[in-house]
Amino acid sequence: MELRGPVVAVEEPRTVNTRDGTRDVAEITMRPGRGEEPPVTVSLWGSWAETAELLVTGMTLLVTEPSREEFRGEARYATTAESYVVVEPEFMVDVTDIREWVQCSRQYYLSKFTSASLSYPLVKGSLVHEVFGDLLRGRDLETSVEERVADAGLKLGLLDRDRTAVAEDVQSNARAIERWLQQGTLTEDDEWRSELTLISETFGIKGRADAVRRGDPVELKTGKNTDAEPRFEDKVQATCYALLLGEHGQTPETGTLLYTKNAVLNRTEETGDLSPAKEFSIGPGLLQFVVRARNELAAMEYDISVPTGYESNAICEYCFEQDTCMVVSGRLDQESKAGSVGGALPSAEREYFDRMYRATETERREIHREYAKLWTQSAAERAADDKALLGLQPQGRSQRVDGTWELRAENDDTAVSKIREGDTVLASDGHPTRGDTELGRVVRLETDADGTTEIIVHADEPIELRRLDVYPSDYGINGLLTAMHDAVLKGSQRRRDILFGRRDPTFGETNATFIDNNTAQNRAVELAVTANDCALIHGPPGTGKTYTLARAVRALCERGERVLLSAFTNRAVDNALEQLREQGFSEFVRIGTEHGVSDSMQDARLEHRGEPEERAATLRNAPVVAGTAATCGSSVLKECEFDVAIVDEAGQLTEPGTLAAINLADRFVLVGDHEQLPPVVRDDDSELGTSLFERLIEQYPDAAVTLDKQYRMAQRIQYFSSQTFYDGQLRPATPAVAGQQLAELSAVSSEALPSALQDAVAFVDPNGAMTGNVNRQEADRVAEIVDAYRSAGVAADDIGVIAPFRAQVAAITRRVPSEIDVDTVDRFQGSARAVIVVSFVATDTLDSPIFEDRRRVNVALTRAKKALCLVGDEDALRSDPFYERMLEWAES
DNA sequence: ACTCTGCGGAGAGGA
Repeated sequence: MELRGPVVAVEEPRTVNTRDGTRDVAEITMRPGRGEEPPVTVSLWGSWAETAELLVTGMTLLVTEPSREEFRGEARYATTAESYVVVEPEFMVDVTDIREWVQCSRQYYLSKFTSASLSYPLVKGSLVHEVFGDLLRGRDLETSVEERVADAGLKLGLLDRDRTAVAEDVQSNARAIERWLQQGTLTEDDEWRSELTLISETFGIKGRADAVRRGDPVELKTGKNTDAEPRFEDKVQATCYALLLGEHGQTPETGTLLYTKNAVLNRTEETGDLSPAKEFSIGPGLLQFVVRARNELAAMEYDISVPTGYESNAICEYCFEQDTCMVVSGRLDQESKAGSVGGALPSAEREYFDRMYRATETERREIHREYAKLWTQSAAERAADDKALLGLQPQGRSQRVDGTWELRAENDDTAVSKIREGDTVLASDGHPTRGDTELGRVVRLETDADGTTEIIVHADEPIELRRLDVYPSDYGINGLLTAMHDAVLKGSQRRRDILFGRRDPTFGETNATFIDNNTAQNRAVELAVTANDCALIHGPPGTGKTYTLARAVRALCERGERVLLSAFTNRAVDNALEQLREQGFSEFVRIGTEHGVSDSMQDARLEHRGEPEERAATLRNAPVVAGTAATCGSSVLKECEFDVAIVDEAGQLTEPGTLAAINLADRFVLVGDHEQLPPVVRDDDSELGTSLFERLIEQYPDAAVTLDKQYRMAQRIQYFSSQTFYDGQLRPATPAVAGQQLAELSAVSSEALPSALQDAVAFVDPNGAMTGNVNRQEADRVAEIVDAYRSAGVAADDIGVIAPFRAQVAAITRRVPSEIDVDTVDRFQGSARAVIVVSFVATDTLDSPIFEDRRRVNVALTRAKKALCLVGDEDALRSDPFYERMLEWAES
C-alpha cells in the first residue's frame, strides 16, 4: 500500500506528547492516485516531519506503508515504522549524487560543472574496479590488469603515465581484492554478482552496485581508510544499494567496503586499522537517513535552486574543493558557506549562466519524466510509443573474451521502435525496473526478409533477453553545464565580449584567392582564415558548404594553425573528413566511438588502446582533430588546445552544445543554416531551442557570409525554398544545374512517366485518411509513385521518400523495395536524391506540432535534384496559408 | 499530439 500524488497543503511540524514520549509530527494534505482522487490528510511522524519542511504545494509525494483510519467519515493516514516518505519520486537521483550531497551540498552542485576531468586517481580507480569485475567473472588477474591498462592507453598517455608503473600500481591494489576473495570468507555457495544496475520506482534512486555477495552490497574503494569504521559517505553509498536491493526482494543487513589501498600501505608507517574489508550493519535508521538526504536534494532541485553548503554538515576548512567553491561563488555572486573570493562577473555573464543553467536543468527534468515512464507506462503503452521491444525470444548467451556477455534474441513482431544499432538500452528479462536488468549496447538489430528480427546486445551480466527499453540518459546534461561553466568562468575576456555582445568580431586581411569560381565561397574561406574572433558561414541547401569548410580547414593548416573540426552529428564529421581527403588532405585524427564513426573513417579513428606515450602523441601532434560536438566535452579532448574550432551543422546545436567545441580553441567558425532544422530540445519553450549560430548571425551580420549558389536543385524545385526562406537570394550555380532534368539520368525516359509526374514538381492527393500517425492509402499511393519512377527507368538509389512521422516511414518502408531510402525529414537532412517523394500524412487539418516548424518543410523540399513529388491531402494543406502557398507553387 | 543525435554509463578519488 502506498500513497502517491501531489501535495495540496502543508502544515508546520509540531512536537506532541505520546505514549512513547515527545515526538514531532507534521500534517500534510495530498491527492493520491497521481492526483485523481480526493485529498487526504497524512501525518508524517518522527524524522519524516523534517521532510514536511521541504514540501511545497504541487510537489509529488510518496508515502509507503501508511496506516489508515476513518475519522468522521474521512480517511486519515499516518506514517508507520515501516514507512518511507519520498519527495518527487520521479526525479531520478544517482547514488553517487546522494553520496556527494551528504558530503557537501555545494560539492554536489559544483561537480555538475566538472563532469569530465582527467586525473590519475580517477583513471586508476576505474581500472581497479574493472579488474575487480573481471576477477568476479573468473578472469585471471595478470591478464585482466594487462588488458585493462592497455585499453586505457590514451588517457594514461595524456597523464604522462608509464604503462608498467600503472600496471604495478593497479596490480598491487587488485591483489588485495584477490586475497580477500580467497580468504576463506568465501565458500562454494557464495553467491556473487558484479555490476548490478538498480533502478528504484519508489525511492527515485538509480545506481550501479560494484558487487552483491549473498544479497549484501559490496563497494570497492581504491583509496585508503585507516579508521575502524568505514567512511560515512561510503556507508551512505552502500546503504543506497541496500535500499534498492530491498525493493528487489532482498533484505541486506550488512554492507562491505573494500579499501584496496589499505593492503598496499606499509604497516610500520601507517597507524590505524589497515584491514581492507570493513563491514557495517545496515539498520532502518541509516536507510531512512539516506532517503531523507535524497529528499533534500530532490526538493532543492524542484525549483532549480543553487545550494549554499549549509544544507549539509560540511566542514569547509578540510575541503579540497574549497578554493573552487569560493571562486565560483565569488564570480557568480552566489551565497556559499565557504565564503567567496574575487569580484563578480558582469551581469550579462551571470544572467546567461542562470538562464542556461535553468534551461539545461529543465531538460534534465524532461529526461527524468521520460525515465519514470519505464514503470508508469504499461508494457503495451511503451511498445505503442516505440520505446520498447517486447516479447523477445531468448536465443542464448555467451561469455566474450573480456568476460562480458553477448545476449541474443529474436523478435517476430514487426514492431518499429526508436531503438537502433549502437544504442545503449535497458536489457531485461521482462521488466526494466522490476526484473533482472542490465545496461547493454545493441550491436545488432536486423530484420530479415521473412520478418524475423535478430537482436544482439552486449552487457556485463548474463540477462535472459526478453525485453529492450530505450534508456533515457541524462548523461549529456552535465557536459552541457560544464561547457557553459567553462565558457563563462574560464573563457577569455575577448571571447566573452563577443558572446555577450560587447564587441564586434574583427578580421585581418588576405590577398589570397582560395576558390576561383564562387565569390561567396571564397569570401567564406577568407573570413575563416582572417577571423580574429569568429566567423559565420551560412550554407543553404546544396551550396557547397562541406566543400567550403574543407577548403577553410586546409587554408588554416597551410598557415600553421591547429584546427578542431566538429559537427553535431557523426555523419557530418565524416562527410567533412571525406571532403578533406578528396581535396588531398589527410593529416587528421578522428575521435569517436567505433559505432559512431563510419566504416570509411575507421582508419583515421584514434584508438584508445595502446602504448600511452604513442597514443597521446598521435592526438597531440595531429594538425586536425575531428569529432562531434558532444565529444569535445570529453575528458580526452579537454586536454587539447586549438587555434581554430570549425563547427558544422551549428544550427542544430544548442548554445551549450556549441560552447563545448569552441571552448577548446582561440577562435571559432560556425557553419550551418538556421533555416533548416533547429536543435532538438524536449521542452518546446526552452531557450536551448535557438542555436548560438542563429543568435550570432543576427547579432553580427558583418561576420557572416551566405553561400548563395546552389549546385543541387533544378530551378523549378529550388524556387519555393529560395523565395520563402532565403529572400530569393538562393540561385542555381549554373544553367546546367537550373535546367537539369530527370531524362538526363541514363535509362530514364520521361515519356514513360504518368502525366501527373511529368513536371519537376508534382502534387498528388491520394484521398486517404490519417489514423494515428499513419495514412495507409497515402502510403499505397507513395508506393505506386515510386513504382512509376522505377518503371520509367530511375534507379532505386536515386529515389528517396520522406515522411514527417516514423510510423508512416515504417508503413511506406513495407510497401517499397528495400533499396529505396525511406526516412523522416530529420534524418534526411544533409543528403539529397535525384527524385524525392514527400508524404505529408495529415488529412483535413494540420494540427500536429510537427507541421508548425516550417524549417522542416524547407529541409524536405530541398532534398530533390531533378524531381519532387508532394503527396498529401489538399484540404489539409490548404488549411494553412504557408502550405497553401507551397501547393500553389507545386501546381503552377 | 512530433521530430531525436550524442555520449560506453556510472562512478572512478582526494581528505
